[in-house]
Amino acid sequence: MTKSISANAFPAHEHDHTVCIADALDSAEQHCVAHQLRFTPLRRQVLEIVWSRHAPIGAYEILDELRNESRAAAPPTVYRALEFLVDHGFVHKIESLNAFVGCDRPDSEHVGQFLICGSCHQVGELDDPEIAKLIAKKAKTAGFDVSHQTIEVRGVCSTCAGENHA
Amino acid sequence: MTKSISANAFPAHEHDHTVCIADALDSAEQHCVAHQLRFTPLRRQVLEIVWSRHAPIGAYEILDELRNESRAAAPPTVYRALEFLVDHGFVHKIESLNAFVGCDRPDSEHVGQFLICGSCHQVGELDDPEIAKLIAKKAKTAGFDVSHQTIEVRGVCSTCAGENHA
DNA sequence: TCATTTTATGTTATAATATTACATTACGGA
DNA sequence: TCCGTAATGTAATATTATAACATAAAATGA
Repeated sequence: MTKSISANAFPAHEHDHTVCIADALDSAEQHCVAHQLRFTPLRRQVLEIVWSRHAPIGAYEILDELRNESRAAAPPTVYRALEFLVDHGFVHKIESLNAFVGCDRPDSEHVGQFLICGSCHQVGELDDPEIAKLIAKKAKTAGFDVSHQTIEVRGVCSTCAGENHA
Repeated sequence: MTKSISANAFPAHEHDHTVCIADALDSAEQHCVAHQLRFTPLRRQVLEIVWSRHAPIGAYEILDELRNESRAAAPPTVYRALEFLVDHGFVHKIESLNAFVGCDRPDSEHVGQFLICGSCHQVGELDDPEIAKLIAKKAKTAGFDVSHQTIEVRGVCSTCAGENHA
């Protein structure tokens, strides 16, 4: 009951999150080795901070956390690390929140389709190819050639909905 | 060849935009009368500025424009007007750009599905119910109850694609 | 190995976006 | 006309992001 969060799209509130973090860091490291990317200590540290929860974290929260971990840092430090992490799919930016979440499948080409719970603030990824295809198809009908999709869905996750009924 | 932009999703580069503006203001006014909303001079003025083009405009650009039109204004003036306009569907916020575009169908309940051309920077609205339904359905399968969808698609519009080939 | 080039990070300053808090004005209903 | 509410004015500040330039660390190639 620890992993396979992606199969459920939304993270279970109760799970061994240390496993998520470890997996994400491992997966990023492997990807970097395979693609000759430099997974520097700073980048690893920022990725670990992003993965500290399944909810989006702001750049300045990351900055504070870096400083807590006694690394001298300024905004560009964080934004540059985030740029690298986003570019290579280790992290997604949630545009509607100006914040960042970890992604555990850097290899797969996918548009981020995010489910954002307004109650627990956790974020799950849908990554459904049917949705992406339908959007691309409809856009094409309008003569529009799609290069990137931003899909962010607000609502309430099943766990939170359950709690409200109780 | 002036109106029915919505039928095409994307605004034609050549069209009589004064008609778009007039229609949008009329439509907003009617909606406000029908719903007992106060379409104040400030709100009208901000809506008109937003509608000055089919591309998103930032809050501070609106602010500058207000000042050009010799109205004393500060950021809250703009953000409050925008809040009203967004709340009632006269304007949408493009989250990935932190900017605002006019919407010409305030009555219809719809999620904004935006096509953002990276070349001319114009924005069209798709508003396809199939897409919205598919997303809601897929989310529901993941136990997620959707309240709002943010869909912003980057790419190139047909006019700009045509120009690049020429 | 060492010089060269490129990439990453440090540092300072500032730009761009957005909100809080409180004062004042205008409007709508009793 | 008075009162309560909604809208706007105003000042200060919070939050998010980038520009510009200096330094350090790593990769490349003689």
